[in-house]
Amino acid sequence: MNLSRVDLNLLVVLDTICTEGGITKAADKLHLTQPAVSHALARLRDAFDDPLFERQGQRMVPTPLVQRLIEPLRDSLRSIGALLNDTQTFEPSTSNRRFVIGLRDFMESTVMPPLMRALAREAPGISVSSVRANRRALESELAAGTLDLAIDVLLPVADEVRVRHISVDRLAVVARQGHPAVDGAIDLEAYLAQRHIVVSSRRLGPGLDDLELRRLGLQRKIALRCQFYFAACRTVSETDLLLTMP
DNA sequence: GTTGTATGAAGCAGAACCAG
DNA sequence: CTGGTTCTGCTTCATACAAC
Repeated sequence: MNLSRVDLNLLVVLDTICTEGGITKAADKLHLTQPAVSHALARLRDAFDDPLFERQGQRMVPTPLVQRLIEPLRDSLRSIGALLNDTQTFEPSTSNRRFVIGLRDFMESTVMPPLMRALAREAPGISVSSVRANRRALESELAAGTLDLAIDVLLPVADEVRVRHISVDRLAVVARQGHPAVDGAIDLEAYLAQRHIVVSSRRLGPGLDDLELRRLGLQRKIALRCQFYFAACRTVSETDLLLTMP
């Protein structure tokens, strides 16, 4: 195949069809019309002399050739993207960019004050939007560019996501003043005997502390699942429930 | 019937090429 | 440099076909 005869944009189309699993969804993603992507696929088929995708029900299933090529192709596209990004210099002092940062509510009050102080000093034109991060969508949001940055506990993520360890946080057990089971300190047995509040944006599933307890073969009783630490702390102050929080 | 893909026709815009 | 031609890729619109 003569590279000079191939429109490299078609490779982006190939990658998008493979990712989205269909022509119409790929067209939406690429801001093109369905026939435009279908025509692009026809050109790709001609260039590769292979059907590339075959229809199975509502999905376009990649042929063995695409399955073999797709990862090296994605690596190449990432390399080209990184190369192009390297040519665009970022100057914080003059930039007017808006950064979207995904983080949990309790981190907002910890992260934002020093961040905004630093920005006022070194990058006065930059603005920040802090949004609630959905852990399940974190990778896809970072990939799509709807999030520039996410701050969260260390999660297993794909190689495409750049991870930097920024700090270690300790967990604290919070109880109301005069709680009958807590006298300054609490041991594991007493901790497990109490009922707890878990703070999570998800409707179901264990919290990180529950996962850690499970790893030790232990389990605690959850009396309340709520969305925000502020509400959890208010509830703790008026009940005998315990809250484990950063 | 609905949804999704494939294809063709007609037309538009931009780039490349070439002759004058 | 300019204007005409050609090519490429896009669009919309229409339609056929396949799968569910």
